[in-house]
Amino acid sequence: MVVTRFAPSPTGYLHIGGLRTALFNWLWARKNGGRFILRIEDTDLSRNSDKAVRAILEAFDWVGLNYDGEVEYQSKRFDIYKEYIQKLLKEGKAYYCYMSKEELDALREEQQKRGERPRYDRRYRDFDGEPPKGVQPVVRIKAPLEGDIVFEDGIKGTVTIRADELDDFIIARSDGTPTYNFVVAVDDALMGVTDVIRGDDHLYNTPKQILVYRALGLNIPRFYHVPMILNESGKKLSKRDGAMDVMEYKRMGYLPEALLNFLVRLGWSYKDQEIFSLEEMQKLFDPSDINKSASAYNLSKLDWLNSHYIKNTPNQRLSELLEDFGVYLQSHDKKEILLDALKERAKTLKEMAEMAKEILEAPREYDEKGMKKALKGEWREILESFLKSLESADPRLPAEFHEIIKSVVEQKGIGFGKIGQPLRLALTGRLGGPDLADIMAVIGKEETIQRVREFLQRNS
RNA sequence: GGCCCCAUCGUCUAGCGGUUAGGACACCGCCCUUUCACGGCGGUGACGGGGGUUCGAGUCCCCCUGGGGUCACCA
Repeated sequence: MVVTRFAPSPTGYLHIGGLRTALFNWLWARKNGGRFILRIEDTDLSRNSDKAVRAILEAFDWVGLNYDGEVEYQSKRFDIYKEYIQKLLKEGKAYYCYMSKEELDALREEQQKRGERPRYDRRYRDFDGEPPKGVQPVVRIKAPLEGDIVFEDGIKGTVTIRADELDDFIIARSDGTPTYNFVVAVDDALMGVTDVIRGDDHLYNTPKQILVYRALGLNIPRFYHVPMILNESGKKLSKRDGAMDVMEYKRMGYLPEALLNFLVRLGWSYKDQEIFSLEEMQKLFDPSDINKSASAYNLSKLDWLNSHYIKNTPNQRLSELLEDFGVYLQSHDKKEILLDALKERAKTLKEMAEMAKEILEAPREYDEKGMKKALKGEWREILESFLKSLESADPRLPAEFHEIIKSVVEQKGIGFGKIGQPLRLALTGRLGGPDLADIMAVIGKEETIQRVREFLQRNS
């Protein structure tokens, strides 16, 4: 049984790096028919926020990642941690340290001045005298004094850390609350986690956690340390890069399947394949195929994926999604024509909504450059004769509107562009956009006539 | 700074001693077309540098350079 977990600390929104890590864990668990646990790492009571937890859950919900069982909160498990800390204390594998924060800071400063690596000097490791009065001690674990900590990382390979790089790190603060490296190991073991896939900024926590596993006699999971995601200029991702919040992608009009597809290909690949459904990802993903080097994201690839998924999304779902962007098509009788025309050329839902509005709403102004380009020669006569033909017919379908344009073209002996360009300006105010016949079918005969008349009037 | 990790087109990547170094995004050109897109075809473009090992290195080793991570009573 494979058990994975995603264990964010609730200090802000879920960002795309976190989402990718979650996705990797989720895929691996699902692929193996295992369990995927969501655990909130909130042992530092002063930094938690419910809002952050809700933001994470909201993002999970949006992209469709589900987790097994209830969300685990470490803040609710302090009794368990306390028990294990007592156990280590009793067995002499951990000890109370009465050094105050101030003393520690002073020591560190001194060490740094001497050009040494700042570290705790283990002064209370074998202390058996009278503890100083009025000091609430922390609990430190006894790290080995010599030798190496070695573990096999599924991505990085064999990782060796010399014991003298490790401190007797703190496992319980002076207020009694346990610290990260301790609770992570305890929880991963107690929850039966078999595979830990996480950012490689945790690589150095791993030997510390291994010390905890060993001291407690718990099973050590397999580790996969995933390289970071860099911003578009190859630098570390920071809040300044914008669009860090996963939900921001929803607001920008990206489909969750596009985002997931984009993220899964950051650091992982399968042959030359670019498009992966969730099912394909599950079938093909293996964390040991993840790259060793960091990868920078580029939005244009996301755009491409998004437009691909938009093209392949049923119109019903598109029209539902478009409502978030202020376009309501559910009861529009020509919505199929409109959606079919738009989904071919939109990169995002937001863009699609804007294009829809351009068609659905009469233009308030006409593109100047377009006017210069298109309003040449006989354009007025052409539009007038188009109006005449249109008024005497009763077109409903795009093909029928097309016939009318065609009749004018033939009657006048002109090219399609001679009528198409001015007509475009009259209908939508600009030169780009879907097929004219589609546009006219969507807005209907009367609205078409009205817009052309308005156009002629305003440009007389 | 100490310790550690990483290094193929601008970007994401394939490559696991012998390849004209492949694909994708982006970019450019052509075709399609009433326009803008889509689509099709084609093109520009990479093994960071230096030493080895080998008959033969993008692939293995070392050094340099560059990037990153980490050194908390944060997670």
